[in-house]
Amino acid sequence: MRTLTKRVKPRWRRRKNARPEEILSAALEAFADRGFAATKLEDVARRAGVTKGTIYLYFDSKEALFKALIRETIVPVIAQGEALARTFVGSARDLFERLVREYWRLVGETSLVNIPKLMMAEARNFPELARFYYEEVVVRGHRLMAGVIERGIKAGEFRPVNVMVAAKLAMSPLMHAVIARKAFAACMPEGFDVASYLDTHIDLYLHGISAPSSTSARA
Amino acid sequence: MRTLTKRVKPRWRRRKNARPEEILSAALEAFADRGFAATKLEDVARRAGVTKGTIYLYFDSKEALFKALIRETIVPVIAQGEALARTFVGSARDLFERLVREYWRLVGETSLVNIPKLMMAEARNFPELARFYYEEVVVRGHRLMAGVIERGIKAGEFRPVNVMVAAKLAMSPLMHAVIARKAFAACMPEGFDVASYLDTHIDLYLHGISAPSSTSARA
Amino acid sequence: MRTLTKRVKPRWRRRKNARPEEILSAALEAFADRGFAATKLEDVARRAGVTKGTIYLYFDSKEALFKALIRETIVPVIAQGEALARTFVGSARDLFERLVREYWRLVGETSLVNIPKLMMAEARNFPELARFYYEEVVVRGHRLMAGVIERGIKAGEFRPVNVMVAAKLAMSPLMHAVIARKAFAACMPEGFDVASYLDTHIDLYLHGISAPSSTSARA
Amino acid sequence: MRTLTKRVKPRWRRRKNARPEEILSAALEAFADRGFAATKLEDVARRAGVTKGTIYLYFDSKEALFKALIRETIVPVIAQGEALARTFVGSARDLFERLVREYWRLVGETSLVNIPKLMMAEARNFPELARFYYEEVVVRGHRLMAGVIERGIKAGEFRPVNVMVAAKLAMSPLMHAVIARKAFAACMPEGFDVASYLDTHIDLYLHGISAPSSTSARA
DNA sequence: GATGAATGAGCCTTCATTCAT
DNA sequence: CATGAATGAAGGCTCATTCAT
Repeated sequence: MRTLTKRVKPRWRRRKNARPEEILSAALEAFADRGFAATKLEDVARRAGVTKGTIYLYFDSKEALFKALIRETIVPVIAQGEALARTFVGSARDLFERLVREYWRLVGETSLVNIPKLMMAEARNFPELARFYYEEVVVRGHRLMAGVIERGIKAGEFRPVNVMVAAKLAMSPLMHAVIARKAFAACMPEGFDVASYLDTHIDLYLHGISAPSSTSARA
Repeated sequence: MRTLTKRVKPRWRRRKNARPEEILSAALEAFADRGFAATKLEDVARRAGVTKGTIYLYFDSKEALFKALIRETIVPVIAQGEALARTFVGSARDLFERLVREYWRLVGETSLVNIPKLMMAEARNFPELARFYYEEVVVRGHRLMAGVIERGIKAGEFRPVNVMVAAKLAMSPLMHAVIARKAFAACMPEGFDVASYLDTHIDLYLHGISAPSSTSARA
Repeated sequence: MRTLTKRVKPRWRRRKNARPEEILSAALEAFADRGFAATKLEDVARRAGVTKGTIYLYFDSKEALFKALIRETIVPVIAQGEALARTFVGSARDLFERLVREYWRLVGETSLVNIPKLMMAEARNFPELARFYYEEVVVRGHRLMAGVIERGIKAGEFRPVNVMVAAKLAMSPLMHAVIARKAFAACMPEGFDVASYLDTHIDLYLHGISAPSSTSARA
Repeated sequence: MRTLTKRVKPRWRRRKNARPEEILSAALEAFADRGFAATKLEDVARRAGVTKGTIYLYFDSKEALFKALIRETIVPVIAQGEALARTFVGSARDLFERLVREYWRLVGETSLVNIPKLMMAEARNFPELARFYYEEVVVRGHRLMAGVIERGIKAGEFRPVNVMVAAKLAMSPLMHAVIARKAFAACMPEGFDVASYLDTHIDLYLHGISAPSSTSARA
């Protein structure tokens, strides 16, 4: 193949518009694998198919790259969840299930899965970024879930509980699974049975929060 | 020499005084704050009140220090939990509550709290250590909790559920709280309301898993 | 093509437009400000209103640009001084004054003022260039001034002195003023009183070199 | 020699007290040779007989090293000149000659000779340092010389002149010689005839400034 | 001819590790 | 035992240079 052209492997191809995304994506993988400090920009560059210098055309520093990564990749997911809750028609219990599964679909099964782990690990090294993430992701996520629970309580579906705490408890198994599954992937040859995990969480949680009179969760 | 003891090659050379423990303790703080790669041995040394060189009298390398830290500090906690479960007399529900609260007391409120976070963050960089931790801490912890749940099911207290998954779900809110609380401490001026969190988890979880006929959890 | 001209390999490729001159001019400013090594071609390009790549259309390298700069810009000044001396009619004393003032007008008050400073600073890094500059500028300049002094001695205007040394001493206050004024411009809010400096130099020097019988310099 | 010891070339020798001076001295040579930006710390280190890392035990950065170099090495010379002038007994003319020769002995013939050249070249890159140097070296130097001239005028030895300007003119041939001699050393196989240069400067200058009635300078 | 995205060698700087004291 | 001066490999970042457009 390529018999008519002598030229092979041009040193580079002009990709100005696509570059930042490619680099961010590579950075996400690399940082998630090794953490911020242990990641070499050389690694990021290689994964992105460019050289070290190119990264500096788009980001001021390793730190700036990290910050851009967090800021630009995760917020949209929250917004999507909020939109879903706003437009959802149905019981709180169904919305709860929907949100849980959606979170897994959008975060747990995409490369975004790495962001929470990364943020937890590096929060102390990037205080302002941690604050941003906490406000724009964590708190918004909890508020979103709290809204659902409140809806359920008002509708008589759910028992009265401390809604913010209950919201955290609804999310924390997801968060933790996301993190642990990545961290210990190599230690679980059997894999992580996501389906059972989600099903059981939804089942136990809805059973736990349902008002006594309410029909049993998951018919 | 050393004719009477079978122990050879201790993980670190013991001295009469407490140096190694002081260093491990300092290392735990430092690593937890910044992560493994971003922590300077100088920091560890300063926190321990010694100089960099001294660390090398007791540990072969930064990596060895990290490994010793994980290995030496966390396993005893699991053993303690196992002992508690073995000797506990009472309902599965009470044992569940007891274990949850004990975990928080022994891990969540001591400096051990940092180990899980640290291990999650560094698992990919220390595969053998991750395997050790996963087997000796994670799996044992899950098995411990699974035993409790099985006990409850057998006793008719709990609904029949996938016990290993249910065990993970019992622990994950604790794990996540431990990690997130540390990571975002600076972002939560109001603090983290541990009491509500634990109470609500226990309440929801026991409600969720209790067999229909069983009396409601927490009178 | 090019059959009628013997010249091959011009120092830089000429175009109809003024690009090369603009670049040289920008380079002079930039190099003078920060020195050769500390100057970025990006700076030169910006000052010249082009992009980095364009510079390479006219100059082979940063070094070639620097060399062209020195070679192209300073030699003409010397030639002008030599011409002046050749055609001057009048006393050696008047010619001396004329040359001093002319040097200041042509070098001290134009952007050429930067060349000597630059050359001094970079001589060790560009030995061949230094040799060229030394021969074509320094030595020629000294010879020019030495001729004037010799003329004065022969005419009985000046005392017999070591003419080459005296020539250096005639120039050195000018050279030094040119360099120091640039370097410490920001430190002299009062400015540098050129008029007094030149007047006093001429006065002292002519007083110093005049033959005893000669009428006092500067009536 | 050294037949009884197997050990050769210890990796290093503890020199804490001597190190900073050794490094400064090496830095002076290196910077003087190539300028600040073109000098590699590796060079400085090699000249000082240490490795790159060692420099950072004593200086925060390349820039800090440069600043320390200027600040710590040149000021004492000025102070020495001032002391000389204060205690000198004799004519202004003799003091002038003494100061000129002393300057050459202390600066022109030691490694300090490089400082003025270096400072001129880098002044624009280190504005605060340039200010410091200008105030503490240049201005103080001029004031010192101005005092001598004033003394001569008051004593009737010298003609009335603008003393500050005359002071600059007294120094500038020295400054320039110091700089040019270094820069063009390789271009002057014949060398630079310091003796003639100084003698002639003193002769011309004193002739130039002497009051008419005063006996001719340099019998 | 001009552009500017991309390259990659090179340098400053850091820090785990060593070892003379 | 403990120290801390010194090391040197490694990595972030810069910038002269190239070349597809």
